[in-house]
Amino acid sequence: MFSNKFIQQRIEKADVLREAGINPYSNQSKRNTTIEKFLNVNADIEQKEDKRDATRLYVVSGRIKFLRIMGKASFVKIEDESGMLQLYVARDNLAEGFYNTIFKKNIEVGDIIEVHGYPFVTGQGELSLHADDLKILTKAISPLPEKFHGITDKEVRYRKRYLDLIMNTEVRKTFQTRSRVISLTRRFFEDKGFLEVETPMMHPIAGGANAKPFVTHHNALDVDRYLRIAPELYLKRLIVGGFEAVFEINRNFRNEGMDATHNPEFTSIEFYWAYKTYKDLIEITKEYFQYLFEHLKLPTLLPYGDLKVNFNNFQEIPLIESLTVIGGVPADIVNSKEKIIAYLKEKNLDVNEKMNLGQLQGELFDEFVEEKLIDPTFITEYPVEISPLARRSDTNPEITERFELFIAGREIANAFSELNDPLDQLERFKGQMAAKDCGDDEAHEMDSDFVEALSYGMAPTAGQGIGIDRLVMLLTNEHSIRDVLLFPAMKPLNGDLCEEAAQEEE
RNA sequence: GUCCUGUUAGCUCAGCUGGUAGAGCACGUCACUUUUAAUGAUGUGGCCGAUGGUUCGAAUCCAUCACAGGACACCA
Repeated sequence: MFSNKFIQQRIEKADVLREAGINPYSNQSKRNTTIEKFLNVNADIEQKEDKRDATRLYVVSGRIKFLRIMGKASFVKIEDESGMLQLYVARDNLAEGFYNTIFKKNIEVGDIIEVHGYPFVTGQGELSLHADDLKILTKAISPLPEKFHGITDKEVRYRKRYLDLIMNTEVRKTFQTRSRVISLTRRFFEDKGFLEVETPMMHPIAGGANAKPFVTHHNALDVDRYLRIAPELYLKRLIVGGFEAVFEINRNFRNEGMDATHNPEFTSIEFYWAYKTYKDLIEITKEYFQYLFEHLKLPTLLPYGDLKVNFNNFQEIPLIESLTVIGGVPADIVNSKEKIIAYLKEKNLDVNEKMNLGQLQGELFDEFVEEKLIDPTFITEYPVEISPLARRSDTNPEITERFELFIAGREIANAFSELNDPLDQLERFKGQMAAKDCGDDEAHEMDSDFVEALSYGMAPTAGQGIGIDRLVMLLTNEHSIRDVLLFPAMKPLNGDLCEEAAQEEE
């Protein structure tokens, strides 16, 4: 495993350290400040100081990122989580022989060290630490990638994320932002009185969305379980139970394709709010974004790739209206199945002629409108045919009380007033079962336990899901979901393993 | 699932219409006590993603496979 000659060299250096009585994996860390604090506290030191200030003595630690050995003195840059610090390491300030036999020969870039010393400013004006004692905490036996270009190969960055994090500080920032987004989201809903809950990740029936699930087996009960594709049906059971505002931030799993916006496991927040409608959700969503932008200190004119997204410009438009106003679809065709099919064919697009009107309207939307929705836009009044879990409008039974929020041409949230009529829900499940019998392997399973729950009465409720990964992509100006997931799904590297697995399946 | 592109030293990359492999950084040795991708000298370093084929000869051409990136399809 460690046959590489650079690694062998470094292993030998670790052995030399051991022979000199130095533990290359010591845990005797005496660090008493972080680099960020060190730099802040000592920012008042302006001129070059040669004299040691007995009141300012620090112990800092970090990984060596740069090493410039210049004869009897060296400059070392070490990095901890908070920042980068330059050390000045001179032979005559260290114990006899240490500089030449230990430091110069056996400590190198990548190693984690601890340094004792005092602050001073170099001739070039950089606040640094003048070292009077130095020891190795952890020997790195694998060399780091090249210091200037770092590591750019995306495959290596994803497979060895730790290397990516060591080499690319902006990647660390992305994941710090992700953590902040999740933390702020939690706080926002808690402050509104929502209760955070945890519902099962292993479901007897994969429900709450139409997607292919991952299957596993529970030995003790000898039953198959499905990794959840959505928490929806469990959260609604909690509303039936009397909780009036609940949310869950957690992973969903879908056994489908992967691309720049899809990973087999992804994070969403779903929240359900009794005695509210989708209109209330529009308002809380605007408030939520305002809250995020304030606390993340983001500009409301947010750059995203070549785009500028104006978060002061929330729009709201019914789906049918968006087709003509934004999509440029002729107004006289949007309510006719035949005319839509003809229109799509005219545009050289594949058309499934078995689709119903609502599905075709959805097609028109996907084709001509979605990518044009740059500023945040609530698309409302979805056709009932493509909204099986949403409550019908009281004034127009063809449409539902639903919206999806689009930003930068991408769906960010999906929300609706919930269907709470148990008989209607039972009929819709039956319809899904029929579709399944006809070969639709993504049709919803019958969940009679859920229908029974509804039969006890679920208060009028509005619910919403927000894709956290896509939201973080937007806020961090990243364009692949893999860049906002610490460990994105990857195929195994070892080809032999794949073949063996494939043979076992046959 | 389809198409396109890529895979060469630890890292970042060259390598022309086929003639048995190059640079920078890193690493080794030497010099250097205020550098900023330090500098100067010198040296080591490769199953050219894998397997077949064409050829006197393949990193280079062809086929298949693996992995990745991108686009499309799928995912209401």
